[in-house]
Amino acid sequence: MSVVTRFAPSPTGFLHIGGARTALYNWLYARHMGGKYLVRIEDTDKARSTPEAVQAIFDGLAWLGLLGDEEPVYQSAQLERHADVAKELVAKGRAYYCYCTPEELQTMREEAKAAGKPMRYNGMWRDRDPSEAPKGVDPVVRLKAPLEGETTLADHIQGEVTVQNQQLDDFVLLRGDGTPTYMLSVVVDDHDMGITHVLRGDDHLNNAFRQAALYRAMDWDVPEFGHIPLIHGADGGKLSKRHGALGVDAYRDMGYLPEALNNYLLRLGWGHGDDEIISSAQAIEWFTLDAVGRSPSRFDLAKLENLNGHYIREADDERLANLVIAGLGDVDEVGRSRILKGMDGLKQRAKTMVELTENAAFYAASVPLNFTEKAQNLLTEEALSQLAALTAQLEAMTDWSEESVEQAVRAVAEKADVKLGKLAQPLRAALTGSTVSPGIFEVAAVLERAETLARLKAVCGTAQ
RNA sequence: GGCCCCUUCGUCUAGCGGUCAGGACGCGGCCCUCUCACGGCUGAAACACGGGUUCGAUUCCCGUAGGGGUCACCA
Repeated sequence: MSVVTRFAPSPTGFLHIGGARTALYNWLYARHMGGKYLVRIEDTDKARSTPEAVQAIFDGLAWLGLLGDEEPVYQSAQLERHADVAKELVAKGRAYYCYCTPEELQTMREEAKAAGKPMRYNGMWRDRDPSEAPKGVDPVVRLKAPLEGETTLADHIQGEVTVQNQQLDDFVLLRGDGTPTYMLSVVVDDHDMGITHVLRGDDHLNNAFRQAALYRAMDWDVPEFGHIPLIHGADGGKLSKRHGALGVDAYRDMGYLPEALNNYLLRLGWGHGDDEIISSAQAIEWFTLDAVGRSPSRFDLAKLENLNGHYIREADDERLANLVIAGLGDVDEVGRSRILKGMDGLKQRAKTMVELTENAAFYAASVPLNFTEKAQNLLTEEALSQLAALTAQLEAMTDWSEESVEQAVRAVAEKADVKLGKLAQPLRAALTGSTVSPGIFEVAAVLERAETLARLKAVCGTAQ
């Protein structure tokens, strides 16, 4: 039987970073096994799910390249089907109506807690005749869960996990208003969608046992499970806003490339020998569930950043230039072409797209430039007189290239008997407004003769 | 609290009875160098603790401690 996996987020406003990893693992596993990967939106909680939130999930998945292989399934569209399953179970005597009031349940819980016992529904309606039902109470449907024995699940990530059936109570399938609970919906949908492998966060590990009981009550095959340990914040606690960001959209805004985030997420909780930089194709070939770690991992922004720098360096210049130009806003034709031409030098020194965009801005600027304080400090009287000499030298040149500019600069430095750096730094300040930039001869070549001279004259002029 | 899961450098991890415990990020030093990066070399840095099993435990078993998850008519 061919593998079918699914990613089933509930729309809470954005694609959670942990959810993104779950989606990635589901996607990779399906690809590795030559199976299918589906997406289902768990939108049964109407209060919390909005069209915008659903769209945000799709945007995030699309950005990472993790949309499903088929049209997404909306859980809310299957409500009747879910309810029918519950009724079928009642008809078969495997589920029953429970007329307990919320108050009764509340005291039940309190008593259990006071007695130090597990807080479970006590099954008081399990075998009671419906004729005893009180009036005016809308009953819920509960599953007749096994009372004794134990359930063992061979989890693909956690290994064999066994739970005593006494721990599992008769959980609610259908609410008093006739709507299905999550527990019912997931099982029915996973079955109907033909899901063979349920890979999800290990916060669902306990649920898996309840769900297994439901599958059995319906005489359905229980799918394979794989529960992935959660991602924690840098301090080991629960991942929260304090650690930076929860939504993948925030990482996009901070200037991370999707391939970098995917690579980072892949390695967070999964390993393949000493490999760190792993392409998508390679990941598909290597990804197996038994290599997924069983302990929770911490999110480390520094490592993501390093990876991002790598992928920026690898990225296509035109793609990068377009992103930079979009980030800059108003850029004219000349600026655009300079940014594209200078991209190779630019991308060597940026860790995020935000940084790359900032560093590229000087190519799109025009005189007079804005100078950083350090750059301004470099433009001393002495430096300016040397720049003036350089300007004369450059003006006399007929051939303009990175090499010819370098020759000229070196010649001027030699003549003035100063080290190259002594002249190159002021030149950098004059051409870029900063003390940090790509190689300065490259910058001059990209800027071309007229703009280079204009920027040089602009600073020499201010000194006079 | 009950139940379940986890524990190798600060972080992500390799290891699957015998290794100088490896790699990556980050951090320090050196080199390269027109700045900053990149790159190269190099240094510091880990088997939570206590019992077993074994000729031998990071590795297998049991405890302890610590961390996490879960106990709804939420998903």
